[in-house]
Amino acid sequence: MDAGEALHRLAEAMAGEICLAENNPGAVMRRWRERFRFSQKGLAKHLEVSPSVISDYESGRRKSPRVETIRRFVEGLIEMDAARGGQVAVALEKLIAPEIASDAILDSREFGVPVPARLLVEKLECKVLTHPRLLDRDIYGYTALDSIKAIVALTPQQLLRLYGGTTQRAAILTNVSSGRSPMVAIKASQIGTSIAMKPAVVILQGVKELDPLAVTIADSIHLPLCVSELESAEELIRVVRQFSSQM
Amino acid sequence: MDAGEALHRLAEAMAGEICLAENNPGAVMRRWRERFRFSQKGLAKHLEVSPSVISDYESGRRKSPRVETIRRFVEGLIEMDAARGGQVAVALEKLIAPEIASDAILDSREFGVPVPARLLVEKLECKVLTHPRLLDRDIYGYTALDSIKAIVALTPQQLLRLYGGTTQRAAILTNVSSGRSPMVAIKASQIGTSIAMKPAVVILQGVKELDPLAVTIADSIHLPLCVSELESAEELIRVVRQFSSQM
DNA sequence: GCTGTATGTCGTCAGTTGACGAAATCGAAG
DNA sequence: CTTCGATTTCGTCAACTGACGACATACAGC
Repeated sequence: MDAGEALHRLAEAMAGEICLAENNPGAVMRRWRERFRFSQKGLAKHLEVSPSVISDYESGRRKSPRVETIRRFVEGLIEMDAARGGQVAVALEKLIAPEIASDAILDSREFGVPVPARLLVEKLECKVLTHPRLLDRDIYGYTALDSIKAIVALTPQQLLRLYGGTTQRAAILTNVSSGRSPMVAIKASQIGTSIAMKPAVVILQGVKELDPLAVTIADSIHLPLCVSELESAEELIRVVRQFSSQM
Repeated sequence: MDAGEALHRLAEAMAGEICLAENNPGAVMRRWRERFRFSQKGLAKHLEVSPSVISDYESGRRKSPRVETIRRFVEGLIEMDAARGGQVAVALEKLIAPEIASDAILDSREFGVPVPARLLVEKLECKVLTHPRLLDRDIYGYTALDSIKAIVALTPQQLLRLYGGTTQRAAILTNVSSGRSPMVAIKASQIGTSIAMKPAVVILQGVKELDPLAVTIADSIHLPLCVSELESAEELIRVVRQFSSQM
């Protein structure tokens, strides 16, 4: 499950590199095949095509393969590697950074100008639970996440990077149940860093029953915690987009 | 330049996701266009095609677009965004993790079984400069980097992750001039972490004039430092591959 | 209701890719 | 030098994409 996620990201990184290759996807395809140390023949057999097909791609006779082709090529390499123990993929996974599962990101934008956090908070019809005075600070953008998808799809490290990497921005979390786990993650991301890396404000949406611990944590790390009263995530996104367009 | 690097990685992440989409690249293309908040019409104008073309892709009439198409699509979005200030791309760059410039990776593999580091070191005809006794420890794989490409193409953070993230593995660095900067990077990656995250052994190749500081650092962090006497990076790769096949 | 604007649907045709297999080439091991 | 495997080159044809434009929907605001 988790291993599958990492492999999937490796596959995406490979495919992305092939697609964006200057004007020669074939050269990049070749590099990957050789890195996995398979012969054209071996790969061709696995893909159930003739070896000349692989050669035609790599030599550039087909200047612009279809994504279906790229996909089979990339997955073929990973499958064959897995069949012999996954020695190459496992080693590469460590080097290809995990991309954050992009479908957990609902919206994300820079304003371009500093905006008092209070404006956004009011626009989203929020109740402010902690540190209201800190809402006078400026923010420069926002990141809206589907917190369910984020929790399911992301590794703990990614979660930390996500929550901790958004200084001077608003973190907007939808589909929140109790608000506990996001606050724990943010708190955890502070450990070991001298400078506080945390969002300027956290806005929760869809809260059913707020966990008191979430409030306690927010209070202790001097983080304004707000709960939006907007009903749906969709509506929230609509409003925040409208807001950012006016900036 | 550096901003361009980040944008390029964002583009690769987008392209990779589109390519690997279950069986519907169009749906992912749409998600990205909407995330950038452009209309089909606006994007079509920028790409100098008719709007129906965009619709045909997104609706899936073209089940498997060519990489050329994906590339223009992705780069078009990023260009248009840049023209209005780059508000979306800048925000997304922070969330899409940097992929390590993959052409800096020469080779990387897991053995599958523990192997005493000494075996590898001997196979590569190395002089051992520090902590020879630690070569009795087992390693589980190796990562070979072109250190010039790595330094040029990678961000400091990536470098740290690369050197620091390879515990219980051998780090093989080719095209080394003095050996100083890699050792500095490894030393730096230790700061702030309680557990020592470092390669089990560092093997340098192509050293012209070894910097004494490199030896001092290796000595101080209890890291076996070796210099291979193999002439070329290519030969080294060949030997290490042969070695790993026998494991 | 009316009027845009944004998007979806579809027939069409030129141009490319997907794939094969046969023949040529290259390289390392005998 | 011979042999064997891996790779390259190339002609061919079916299948598909690239792109257009005309037309149909859908949905906002007046």
